[in-house]
Amino acid sequence: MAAATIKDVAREAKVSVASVSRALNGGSGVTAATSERIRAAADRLQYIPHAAARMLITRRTHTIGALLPDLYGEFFSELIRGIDLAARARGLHLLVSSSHDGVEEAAVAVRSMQGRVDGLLILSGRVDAAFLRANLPRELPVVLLNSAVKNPMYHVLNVDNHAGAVAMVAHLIQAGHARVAFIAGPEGNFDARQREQGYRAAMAKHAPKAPLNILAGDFSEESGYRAGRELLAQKVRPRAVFAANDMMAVGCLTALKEAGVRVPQDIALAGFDDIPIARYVTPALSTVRVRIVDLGRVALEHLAGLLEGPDSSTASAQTLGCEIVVRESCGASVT
Amino acid sequence: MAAATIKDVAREAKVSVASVSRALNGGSGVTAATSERIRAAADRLQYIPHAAARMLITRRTHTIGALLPDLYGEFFSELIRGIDLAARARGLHLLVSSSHDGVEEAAVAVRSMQGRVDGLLILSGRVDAAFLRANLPRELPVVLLNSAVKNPMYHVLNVDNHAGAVAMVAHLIQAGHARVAFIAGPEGNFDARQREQGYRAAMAKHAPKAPLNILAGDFSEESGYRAGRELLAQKVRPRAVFAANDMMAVGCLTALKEAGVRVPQDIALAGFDDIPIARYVTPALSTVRVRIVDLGRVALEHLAGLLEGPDSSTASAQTLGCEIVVRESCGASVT
DNA sequence: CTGAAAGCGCTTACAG
DNA sequence: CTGAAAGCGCTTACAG
Repeated sequence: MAAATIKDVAREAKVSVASVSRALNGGSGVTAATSERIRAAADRLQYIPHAAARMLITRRTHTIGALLPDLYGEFFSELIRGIDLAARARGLHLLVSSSHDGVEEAAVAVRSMQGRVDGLLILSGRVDAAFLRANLPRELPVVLLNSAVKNPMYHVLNVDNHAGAVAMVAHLIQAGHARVAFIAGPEGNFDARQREQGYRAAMAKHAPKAPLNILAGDFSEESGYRAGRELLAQKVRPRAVFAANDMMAVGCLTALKEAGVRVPQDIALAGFDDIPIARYVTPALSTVRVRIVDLGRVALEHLAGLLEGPDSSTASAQTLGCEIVVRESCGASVT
Repeated sequence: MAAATIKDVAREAKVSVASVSRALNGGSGVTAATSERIRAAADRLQYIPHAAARMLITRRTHTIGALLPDLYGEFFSELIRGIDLAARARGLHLLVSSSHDGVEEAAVAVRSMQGRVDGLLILSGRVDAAFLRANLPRELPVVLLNSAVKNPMYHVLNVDNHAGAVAMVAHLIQAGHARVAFIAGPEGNFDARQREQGYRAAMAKHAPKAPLNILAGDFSEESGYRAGRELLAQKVRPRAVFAANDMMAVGCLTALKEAGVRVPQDIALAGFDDIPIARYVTPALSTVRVRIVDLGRVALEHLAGLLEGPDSSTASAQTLGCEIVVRESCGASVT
């Protein structure tokens, strides 16, 4: 037997479909008795309102879409977890489209979500204001994560990479390692750029006389290894190395160990992200932790707010703090 | 201006809405010229068919739902990636609901997906045949992942934990370590049970005289550490330890190292899963790798097949192989 | 090939 | 409080 519709419930409860609708939504405008009868009938028939019909008439899907790039394992799952938990708490469904690298792919994905979602969460280095204008109706609420977009038209939620980097570099310097080298991330990467700026700012402030020492990297373990080799070849070796992410720090660590350089005695080392591996390498890696679950949660909550009241017409740019995690690799006391 | 509807396109192209519909879907039953005119009009108006209206009339959502428990980082992201890629390739959307632990939570999630999805992918230790019967219409195609459900009513796709465990234990024994101990996973866990059975089978076959040596564990690093301590206290120590997952192997490794036991010289060690950490501990951990992306991909493809042809009324039970990854911790030559 | 019309299952003014 | 009716945007027999 096919699924019960509102008509079946109406017949069963001997009322009109209008009353069924009213009783089952909110319940105002129906006597308690009628409402009770209707509910009973609905239960008996195992009635579940047809989602599509409801979307069509109410223009609400109760679904939010998440557009994500091809992401690193832990980051991805934590982010989704945060979004998912917050969405569930608000009765929203989550439509996911991940592993997008090209801009064209992202455009297709975004367009195909049209009409299926009430709002969009977008994390993508490729998505800028022009992209949004071209591919999305202006009315659709959007929250951008970790985005360089500065246009006040759009809501943005960023991780405070800058402050995290500043804090870590300051920590290294205060531990007595003035000559801090930095292993940079990929060219155009937004996070990478902010972390580098944090390094520069902290050096300027806390060790103005020490030379800047920036090595190229691309977030891969191998590029960290190469940077480590380069460091070893420098006439004056740094006292500490801060890598723009953990994987590069791990690669660098391998290079240092191979060369017999002791970490942290000879060179202190720190990364960024606090991936699970960080605590399992020897020595355990100091790093900057981003509460990714919170990033997802806050982003969803912001978006949900936009769905409720479109009044907040003026877009906001929020920032989420990060914290330093001190382990053995930077020579300070272990936590 | 509000989004264009099929009516707007019809007016613009000076045809009926029926023709617009035909031209835009498949295009049969319209002359090439008309079709062209309609397409042009649709483009001009940036027409995107309303998803909900289409779902309502076609009874197809082109969306599949994924119900997942609270999962370990890497596993979760790889699984979603596999599902997502395969879904996109087939033009299907992906509705995700994760982080469910309780059975009641899962029931709510599954019911709320009703009418929003054409089929369901379910990974959950808690979901059995009774659950499905109670919470899902019989017509809804479902594929169960890593499930103990044996009911021929349901389609199941499992990782071949048994074969993986057998292969690893056989490898350890053939490397000369007849006395292999096993650190078990949580009581009711399906994967854990199969891995244990694999250990038992391989021991019976390849080292029938060696004693079985099974220690309790719960998949946590700490339980692996405890098991390691227990092993060290045994009068006759094993020559090799096979942990039911990598995290326990890592915990066990810590215990062995603390006690000055050399791995692999004194005791060889192996895990299961090939989590990223496995290759970063010292010595690098031998393990059994599951191609999780494939698990997701195959599951989605199976489900998609069910959506096309409901003819395959007889449910299938597929199995996905895994492979041994030999690293330093088991004393064989390094790969 | 093309169009008028019915209908998918719901919600919501509008009367009573 | 309750019901009859219109309408959300689409697809699909049914005629022509």
